[in-house]
Amino acid sequence: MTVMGTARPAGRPRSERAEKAIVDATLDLIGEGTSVSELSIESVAARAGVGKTTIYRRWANKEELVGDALATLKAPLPEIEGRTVREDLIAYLDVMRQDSLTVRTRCIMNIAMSEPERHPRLYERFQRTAIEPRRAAMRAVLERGVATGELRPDLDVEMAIGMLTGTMLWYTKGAAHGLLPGGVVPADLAPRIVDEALRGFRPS
Amino acid sequence: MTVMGTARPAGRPRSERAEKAIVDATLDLIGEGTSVSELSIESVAARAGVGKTTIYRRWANKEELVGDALATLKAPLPEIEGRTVREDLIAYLDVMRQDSLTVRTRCIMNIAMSEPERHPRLYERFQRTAIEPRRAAMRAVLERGVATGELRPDLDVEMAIGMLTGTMLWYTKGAAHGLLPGGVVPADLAPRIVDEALRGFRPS
DNA sequence: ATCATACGATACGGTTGCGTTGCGAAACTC
DNA sequence: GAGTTTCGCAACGCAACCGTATCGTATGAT
Repeated sequence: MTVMGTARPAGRPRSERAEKAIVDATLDLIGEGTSVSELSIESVAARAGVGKTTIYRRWANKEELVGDALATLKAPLPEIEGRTVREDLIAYLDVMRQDSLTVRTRCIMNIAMSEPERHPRLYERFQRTAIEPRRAAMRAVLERGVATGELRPDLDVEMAIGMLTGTMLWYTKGAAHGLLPGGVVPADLAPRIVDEALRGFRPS
Repeated sequence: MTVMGTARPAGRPRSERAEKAIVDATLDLIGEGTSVSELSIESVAARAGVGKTTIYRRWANKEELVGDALATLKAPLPEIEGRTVREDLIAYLDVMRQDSLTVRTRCIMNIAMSEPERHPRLYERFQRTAIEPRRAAMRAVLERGVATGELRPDLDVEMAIGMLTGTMLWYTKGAAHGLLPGGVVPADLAPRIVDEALRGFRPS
């Protein structure tokens, strides 16, 4: 008899190795610039060294596979709790900058962000698991700054988030495609953005 | 004999009506959310009420067709030359906000901006004809402000552009997909962004 | 009238990917 | 060992779309 209360179903158990290979292959292909619509189950199977059957046994369609794959990238969300608001904001923005340096992260971001109308549930899910936590963390830092008097009491926190994040995104997006003078995101971009923004965020 | 120096080639001339119908159909389909990779010549032909031959006679491939189609949307770039820097910036940002309200413009922007790695020439072309002129206009306003003393002499103009534009894009992108509290871009967003940003741009 | 070209329509062979099925081997329970 | 399920693999019929070719017709110049 089985020790576990929930009896393991008879037969050969599903291979965790195969499952991981499938998810990895999916992320790899997306990371190489394949859009969701271009991504084919066959290419995933080939890349993963797996039969199509093994994929269809676990996921009903492409969208669910991609959804699960992207969900495994739960933002590590570095535990930042520095001293000043400035330092914390710089730390968060610099995570974005570093992320933008890896092609894989950039492509995945691109996919997850750029096709919301075509894959609304996918977009929503990624937003919830990856974006919103980071936004909340930044919001907490800003609200703490307002509470301590480091920032203006009437600061529009949501807009402040938008200014910081939007500016960094503008740069990373532009630099990735040769719009910036140097063609690369400057290493000191995070502190520059934060310092420029804080100039208006501080009490007058 | 022909009056014109450049003799018109013999035979039936190409139909301008067909050409316009093809370009319109292309823009319509893209505006409805079809990505460039998903867009098929056959669907364009069907939508335009035109034979595939008529398309292939003018464009060698999909990319050139899309390129020409997008190029017909040469940004009108409103002639703004208000009085204060604040008013001019608000006017420019509000153009962005209004653009984001139409589904068609939003989809086209999405396509043109989101697939640079897959269609680099397309992206570069759209960037040159549509984005860069607007950026230059905003840069001129900011530099004028620096010259008149309305803005800080040491203002990083490029970053200022990034902050203004990036913040607006952040909002329009977020609002389009239900991330914002109200789900819509506030009508007074442009002045709010500009006022928040100018707080740091002005001389201290 | 004649000639040249473009027109829309239709069909073609070729490619890609879909989602399904059948196969023999492997893995695990009882 | 018997029974069950998953494995990778190959093949299937189906659909979409590619780019080309071939129709008969339409539209112009000479």
